[in-house]
Amino acid sequence: MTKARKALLELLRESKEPISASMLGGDPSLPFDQATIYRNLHYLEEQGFAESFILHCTEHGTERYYSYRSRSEGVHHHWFHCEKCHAFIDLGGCVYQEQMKDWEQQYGFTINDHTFFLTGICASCKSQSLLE
Amino acid sequence: MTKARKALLELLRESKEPISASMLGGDPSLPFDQATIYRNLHYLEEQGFAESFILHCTEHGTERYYSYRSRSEGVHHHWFHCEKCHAFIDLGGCVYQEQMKDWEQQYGFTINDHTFFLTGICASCKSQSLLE
DNA sequence: ATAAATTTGCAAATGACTTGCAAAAATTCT
DNA sequence: AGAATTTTTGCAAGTCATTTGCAAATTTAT
Repeated sequence: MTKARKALLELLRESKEPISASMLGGDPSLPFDQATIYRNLHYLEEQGFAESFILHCTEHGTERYYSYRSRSEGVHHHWFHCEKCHAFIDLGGCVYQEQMKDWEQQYGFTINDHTFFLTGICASCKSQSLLE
Repeated sequence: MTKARKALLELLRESKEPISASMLGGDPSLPFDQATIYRNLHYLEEQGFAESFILHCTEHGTERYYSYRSRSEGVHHHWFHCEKCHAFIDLGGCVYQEQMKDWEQQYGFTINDHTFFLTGICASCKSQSLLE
């Protein structure tokens, strides 16, 4: 494991919410070239240490967001993303495993991955906007 | 409604699966500039005639895929995408409305949109690869 | 430690999508 | 219908996240 990878993994593990490459690149504890960041995010995901999804929001544009994933307990989480304050709210571990199995049976395909997330306005931004 | 919009809407309505801007732009029945295609896809989605999601696949890269949506019956569909042959398989209308309501109650946020899709290898590509 | 393999930084390249602007088409007004 | 006004289009250049070639630097294997 190289310095860059350790540092990246550490940041992902600490983070309470998914982070994009640009946010990671801006972090002082990651003084690496963007190419290195991107390459290592791929590496970590490939190795099962991280997972990601692409999200578009009006303000931040389209970016891939990464989060830490323990290689042993492999339950990934789903998220709500607030378009106003950009916070992510953890909706808990994925509960669609059963449904996936059913679909695989029904259609005969093999699912490699699935993407699920919500976007909208979070509770605190809603109350905030009432005060304006 | 301009020619471009009518033609676009027609193609979307005919299509059995979500289509990307580049695929639409390549269609002979849409002899319009790519800027026009993009602008009108935005327009149609804004008006509720279309809906979209961003999907990344190894071979085709990251693109937004659009599909027709009737403005009256507003139930959108979810899809499985085959990474091998690029076909989309319709999983039927969204059945998560209840779950969404629950989450809105539980977390206090307002959901504007949600994204859900599966990726993997379809049945026919699986059997195909057995013959190689 | 020394050689072999992998990773990094830099800079340029990609590719999807966007934008400014003047001409062309659609809509509104009379 | 015909002129005036608004909207849309094509073209070309621009963005922006992400990728890639290559030589130097760091790891890993021996």
